[in-house]
Amino acid sequence: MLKRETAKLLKPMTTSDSATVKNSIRVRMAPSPTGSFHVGSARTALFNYLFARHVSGQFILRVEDTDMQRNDAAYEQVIYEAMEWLGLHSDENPLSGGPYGPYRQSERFDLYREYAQQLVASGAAYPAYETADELAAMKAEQAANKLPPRYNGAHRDLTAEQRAAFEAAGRKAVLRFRVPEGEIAWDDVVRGRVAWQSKEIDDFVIQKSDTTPTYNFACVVDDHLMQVSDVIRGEDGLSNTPRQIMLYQALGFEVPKFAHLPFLLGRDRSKLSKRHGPVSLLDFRDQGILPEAMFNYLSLLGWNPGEGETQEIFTREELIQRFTLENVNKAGAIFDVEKLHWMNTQYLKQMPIARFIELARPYLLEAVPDLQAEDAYTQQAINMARERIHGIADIKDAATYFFSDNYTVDETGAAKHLTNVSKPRLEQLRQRFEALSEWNHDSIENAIRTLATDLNIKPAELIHPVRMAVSGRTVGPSVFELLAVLGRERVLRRLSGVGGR
RNA sequence: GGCCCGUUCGUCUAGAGGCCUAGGACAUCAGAUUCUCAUUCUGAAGAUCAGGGGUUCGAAUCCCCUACGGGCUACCA
Repeated sequence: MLKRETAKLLKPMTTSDSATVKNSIRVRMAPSPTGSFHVGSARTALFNYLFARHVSGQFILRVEDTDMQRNDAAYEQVIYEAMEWLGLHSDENPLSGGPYGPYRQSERFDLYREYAQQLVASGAAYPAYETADELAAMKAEQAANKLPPRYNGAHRDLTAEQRAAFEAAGRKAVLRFRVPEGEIAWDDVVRGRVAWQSKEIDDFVIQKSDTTPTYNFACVVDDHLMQVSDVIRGEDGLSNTPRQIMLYQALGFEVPKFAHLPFLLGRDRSKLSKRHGPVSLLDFRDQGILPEAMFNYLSLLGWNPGEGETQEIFTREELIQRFTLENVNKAGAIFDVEKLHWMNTQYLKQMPIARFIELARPYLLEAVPDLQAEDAYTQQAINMARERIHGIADIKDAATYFFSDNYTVDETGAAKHLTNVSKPRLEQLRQRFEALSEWNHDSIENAIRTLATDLNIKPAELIHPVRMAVSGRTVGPSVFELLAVLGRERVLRRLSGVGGR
């Protein structure tokens, strides 16, 4: 209901109106460097990016590395590499900095301690001295009695003397948030109104015993300090939201807008994970998926332009122009590699040949060390070869024979097409090619068809052996075009070589 | 277990009470073109809108219940 009204209210907004909100919209992507960069994270980052660019706001990258156990500096690089590859440029981040830095949580510990102390001072938070064992025992007992596992609030109202006693005994305290009674509700931009009873939530930890913050706490402090206006994140953030809202309120911060994105799912409809196959963004790059194809594909998972639009291929600019949170779906979407591949080929086919060669170069270089990218021959050859590949990595196999005589030969195909019957015919064809005054598609076709007529055989009986002889394979471009592009010299040489096989 | 979120062709989705005999795309199948493969084009099949109850003259669309799926329930993020 509210969603609809919001959409209507936003519609009549003029350019000058949106210029007014400019700069006040700030969103952030906050990954933690604990491994590879998941496509699900990429999709979340993408929606943040699209939203920010659409409203001319700021897109921030913040690294959430508060878990000293699991973090690794090398993983932070993975984040940058992945974001860079997808073309998700952030306005503020740990590397280039910005007005609200630092952008790495491990460099902001003092800040969190300060705010945590503020909550203790106001009575909104308190130290709790239970040991891990005591907590475990408490949970076990609750489980035995079929009660929900929840902190029982034992240290909620310790006296100063009791606290001093624990301290004297050498116990370290965590800081727990004193959850107030009542209902917490918000209007989620993608889900509508979501409400929670605070009695469902126990007094959660905001500062660990080593004085570092927990996720929920650091997140709130940072989002506020970094002036984040719209929190766009995965739906696993849904159940954290009431905790965070209580924190915003206790701290006296303004509560941002929340938008919870549906998950990316695996084939079995559970949250997409390694079990489902490669899920790291960079894995797809390594498989030859183009960043623009991934960008396009991901944008359509859980979002669509609406209004009956049937277009599927969009440029980055079109996506930025059309993206709105109102059109984000609520239900999770299965990550379907088949469609990704289809989209990839769309981009592969229509991209400028120069760019294609640039992307293909690393694969080609393995077989063709002296590749000349600007060469007209190279461009023609690659252009022809790319017609039938599905991933850029396939180009090596599909194009090597254009440049080198040292290509792999399909032996099964050779046995079939290069026989004692066809070899003499190929020699005759070679002679006719040699005698041709012009070397082009039509003259070649004419020569082949004429010879076929003279020999009283079907053209196909020449065509297949020729392709085999000059490319080493049974499939590929039209033979006439293929020969024309390869050039007479190369063709004659390879036809001569056939006799020796 | 408790709480929260979700449910339209196999998959991604359109759908904002009558335009829905539910539209598009991927995948599938068939045909056309053809020297192969790929492309391209044409066509087919595929969803009683999770199920049940309401509200309404009329429901995929609004309400309720059920089922199923997912998430959260850490001194992880």
